[in-house]
Amino acid sequence: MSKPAPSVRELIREHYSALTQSERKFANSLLENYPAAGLASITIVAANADVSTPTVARMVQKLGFKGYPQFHQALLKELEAQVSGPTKRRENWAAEAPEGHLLNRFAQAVTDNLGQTFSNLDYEQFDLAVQQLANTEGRLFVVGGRITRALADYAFTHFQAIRQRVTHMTSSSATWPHYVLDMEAGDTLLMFDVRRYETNLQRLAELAAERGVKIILITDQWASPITSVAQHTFNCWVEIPSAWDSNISTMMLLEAMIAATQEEGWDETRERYERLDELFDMTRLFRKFS
Amino acid sequence: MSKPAPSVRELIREHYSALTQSERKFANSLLENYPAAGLASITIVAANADVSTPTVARMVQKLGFKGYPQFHQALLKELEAQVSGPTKRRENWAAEAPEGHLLNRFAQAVTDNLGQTFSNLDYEQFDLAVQQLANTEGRLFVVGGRITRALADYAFTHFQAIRQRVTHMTSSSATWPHYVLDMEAGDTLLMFDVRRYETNLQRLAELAAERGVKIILITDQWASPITSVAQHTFNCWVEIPSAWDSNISTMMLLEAMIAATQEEGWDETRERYERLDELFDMTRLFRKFS
DNA sequence: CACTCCATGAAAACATTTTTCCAAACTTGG
DNA sequence: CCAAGTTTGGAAAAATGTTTTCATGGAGTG
Repeated sequence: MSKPAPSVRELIREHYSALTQSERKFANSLLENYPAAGLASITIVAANADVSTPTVARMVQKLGFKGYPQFHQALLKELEAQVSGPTKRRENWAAEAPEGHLLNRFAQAVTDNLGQTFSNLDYEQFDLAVQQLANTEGRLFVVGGRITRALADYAFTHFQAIRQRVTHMTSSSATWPHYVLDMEAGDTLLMFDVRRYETNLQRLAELAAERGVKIILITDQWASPITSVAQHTFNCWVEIPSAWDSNISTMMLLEAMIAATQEEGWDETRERYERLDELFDMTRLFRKFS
Repeated sequence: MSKPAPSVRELIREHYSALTQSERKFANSLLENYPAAGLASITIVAANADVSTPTVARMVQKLGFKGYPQFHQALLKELEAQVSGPTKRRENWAAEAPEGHLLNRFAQAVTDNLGQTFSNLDYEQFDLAVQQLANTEGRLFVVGGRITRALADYAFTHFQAIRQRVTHMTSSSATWPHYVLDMEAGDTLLMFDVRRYETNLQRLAELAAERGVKIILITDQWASPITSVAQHTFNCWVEIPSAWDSNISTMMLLEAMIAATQEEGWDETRERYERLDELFDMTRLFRKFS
């Protein structure tokens, strides 16, 4: 062979945009359980993905196979090569990137960080913090530092969809005193502070704490000094082989909190989501006619 | 099941003495290339082992299967279980949270997404995209949608530290035409577009593409329509049990790109980092601490 | 040497899978 | 709101796979 014969995975990726909805349904089902989900008969495989047999048949032809048997055979060859190949049992992840490629090193570091973060997470504190975030009696303020501003922004966008009375404190610290002036006991302040810790944020935290605001702090494994005035502190592991720190575990914790908060007050939230959707649809309509 | 269902390997070992010569021939062929050599049709499998189909049929019955299809299915189940093995490593995580706690469900979904994203990543395209991002001959524009704005912001913050001539196009699409006016062939546009895909972004992409700008698109598994005009497209798996989509895998891909870009031009970057550090120290806005 | 036993595969009978065709359901653009 | 174009799955037709039957021939035995 002159060409190294692309894997079925690659073929799917390559043709994904040309696939129809049902075909993608099958493609996803296959990728989720690869390659086992493609090694049974077309009937079974189709039933597992909850699509019809013709759909699968059409799709494998789009991928360039003459028919399902050829597709089946290609998967089998891959499996064979994988098992008997020089690399005995490669990790499922990043299987295609060469050994030592940055992607592999990066993936390793990230998985470690996520694992560390999770196993150091106190789920009771998590639940308490979520209750606090879901409590709409007080207002919710969100703020981040130089790097974590983006996370604060992300948090704001989502919390705004979930609940009312959310404020994103811009990272320009000059305006913070105005916000503090508004804060009352019972309000919540969600803060992000990773190294290098910012004195501004600490001052802000102290002022807010004095006013009886409950502070939820998301920081790194070395813990920002804000810990001392925060109600709930969560540490995220952030080290990667790089000059800067990774915020993936931070992001994960944040998303988990958003998901939990949403679940906490689902009835209220659902209504907000539906209204929001309608509004977006309306703006789309405007655009259509312009 | 009360019985742990013995593997086909075990069954062969157990019944080996009862097998005839030709049957052993097939058994050995299977064990040599396990389980792939047993996952094709009985005809092919028999031909590969250089025995007749009835031999194989008789043998699988001796092993206790009703027929070849049942044998095939058993092998498939084993394969499936084997593959989902490594994912189970997550069980070490969040061991303290109760079964079914949101944290556990969330962790599962996130790990799946990261795994999917990684294994569908084309590392050659990744390397090419990184080269493009590290190329300071042209300018680098960054833009995101309603939700991904935060990611674009994060990207901007980091790329600004790494290289010169980086622009964050604010999410207010009214100002985009001004940016497009400035774009030239050789410039790079890093776009984030996850569902629901935004028509504004698509228009922007089309305009930029017309001007010869290279577009790097980070999207979800269903692929934004921008794909068609983008130089490099990367798909991130984003589904979580929730009303919204997770952007952790998106963030991971982004960070990986940042890390790789930084490595690409490290000499230049290091100097920038040092100068940046000095500047922060001078403003005393940030307290130095490791 | 003749007889029996039984492993073996060719081929027929049977079962299932795969493909093709078509009509219904859905989308999209005017 | 309609019409043209897609997408989708049901069902029949074609192809393939699986099982059974049975004839052959080799190994062991009296």
